[in-house]
Amino acid sequence: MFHIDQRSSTPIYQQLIQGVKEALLRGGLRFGDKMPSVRELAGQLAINPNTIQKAYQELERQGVIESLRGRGTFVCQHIEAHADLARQAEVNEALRKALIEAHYLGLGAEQIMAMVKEHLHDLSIGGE
Amino acid sequence: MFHIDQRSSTPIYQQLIQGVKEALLRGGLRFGDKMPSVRELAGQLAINPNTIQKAYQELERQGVIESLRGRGTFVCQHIEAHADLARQAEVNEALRKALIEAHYLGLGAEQIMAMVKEHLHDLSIGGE
DNA sequence: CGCAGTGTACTACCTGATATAGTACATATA
DNA sequence: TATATGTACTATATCAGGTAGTACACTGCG
Repeated sequence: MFHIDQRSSTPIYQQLIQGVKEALLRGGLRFGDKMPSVRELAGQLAINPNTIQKAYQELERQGVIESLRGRGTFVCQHIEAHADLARQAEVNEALRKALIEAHYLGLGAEQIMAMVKEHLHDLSIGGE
Repeated sequence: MFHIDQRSSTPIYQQLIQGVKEALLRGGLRFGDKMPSVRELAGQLAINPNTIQKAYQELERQGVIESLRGRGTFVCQHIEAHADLARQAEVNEALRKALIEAHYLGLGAEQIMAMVKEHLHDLSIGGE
């Protein structure tokens, strides 16, 4: 269901978080869908259940999914944008860093804007 | 000279790399400038010299600065864009992640584009 | 030449995050 | 009750980041 690179330096639980978010944007997951259980996904991906749980907990903290003991884990019906100031600053900083790196790769403003547009389209991110 | 947050989870040497690149874009550092010596900067920032050296080595690997044994470390005269494919992929992925996070903060495409433009202007990144 | 300042290299060690392993408990559903 | 689920907890191993200390090589200058 998700692609995990064991050799990657980025933690598995973060790869999983990223994968869920991308799947949601791309349509592979829809609002209300039931997620695989912690143990099931752990079996599929050959990963320790604790690692799955960690990813699920973080996704729940961010309001993307919802866990119900005894029932399962589900994608939230309405993903509300929670205006977390600290998180906003983080994202802003990450964006800034990416743009600086893009510049040091020799890309100009126009090329960078084109890349951004392409990503937004690819992720089906439209107007508000 | 640079602002380091000891409590940040991002490694000190990466903060330093980021700081040098930003200083260069903003004009705080100019091509040919002499960087503080490893020991001097370590003293100023109350950081181990090895950490400074690690940052300098990475900056040299990226072609931003140049170290001359016995003389010092200098900002390169001409920062050449080296088309490192692996690095390109990294930057592309970092940009993608940042955009996904921005979307989950509730930002629409227009707002994101506005943020990008603001950053590019703030960093004086123009056309090629 | 001798000396100070510089970059560089290396080993050893500590800490925290990551991931795994195992166990146990709570709750919902059939 | 039985099963599947989420949840919690301890213990362990590994690795990256950072620190500490030492040593060596080179440059520039008196």
